Amino acid sequence: MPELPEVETMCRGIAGVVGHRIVTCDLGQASNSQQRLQPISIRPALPQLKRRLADRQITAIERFGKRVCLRLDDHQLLVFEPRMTGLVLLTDPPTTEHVRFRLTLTDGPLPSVVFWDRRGLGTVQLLSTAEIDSRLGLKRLGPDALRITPDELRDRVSRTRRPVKVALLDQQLVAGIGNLYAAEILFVAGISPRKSAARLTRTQWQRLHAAMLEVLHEAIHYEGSTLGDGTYRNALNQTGSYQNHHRVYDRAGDPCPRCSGAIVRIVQAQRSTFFCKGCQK
DNA sequence: CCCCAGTCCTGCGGGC
DNA sequence: TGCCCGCAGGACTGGG
Repeated sequence: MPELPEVETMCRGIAGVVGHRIVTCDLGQASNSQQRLQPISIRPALPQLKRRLADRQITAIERFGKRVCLRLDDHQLLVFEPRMTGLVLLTDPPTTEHVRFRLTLTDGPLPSVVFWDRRGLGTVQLLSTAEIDSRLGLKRLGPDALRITPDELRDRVSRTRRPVKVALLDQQLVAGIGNLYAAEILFVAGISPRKSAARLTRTQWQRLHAAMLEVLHEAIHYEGSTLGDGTYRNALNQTGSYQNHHRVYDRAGDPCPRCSGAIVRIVQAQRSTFFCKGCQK
């Protein structure tokens, strides 16, 4: 499930498309054929999308939380939101039937950008400058987890009395953290995922901020986590390797790397949480 | 305002 | 061997 480190890796992987011009775009085979796969959410509809993308030049790649964004020369923003199983690729996708959207570029070494999504929960959106603020502005999406200051993190996340692990998943408070990295960050910070976000001490906020940067940068270094289902890949369809460095995520029953006690799994807000009762208070 | 439960979707694995 | 069901969870919606 692409979170900040995986999406950052995708963005870096497609940096080479900057300067290229868009020729056209198309839906994947599955979306317009007799296959049983449901089409994913793409806005606006294809005819308008083609008109607004034709001949536009890509000027930058930007990441907004867990979204991969292509900035265009007229300041529109093409937004890929991978959600659970989406990938942004410059190469042949894992399977042809799950290609959802293809952006054809001017000729060169990188002829197209492919959005592939097995489960189809992902979205593709072209936003006008007016829409960018309402869809990706601070009311929708909090400060990025790599840019937020320690004070900002405390001010925003301590607003809620929900468990701190659940609060870290709220993209309006801080953007980019998902279920996997919330668990890893709280383990490194030594904070129980069940503790109310409103009840963390000043020292704990400092540890949480430091752990957040440490874990996210470390995961970016290893190009993200490719879990057991093997779905996540970078722009060249290569796996990440941070899963080999996970301390608690999906390790229920394994010994804690710090105290050797058993890692436990609980459910919070209908999602799995993994932690060490001995090391996280 | 705050928070929870339900919804979307496909592929996989457990149980029988 | 095959079928059914539950589960995975990011973002959003509806309602208490």
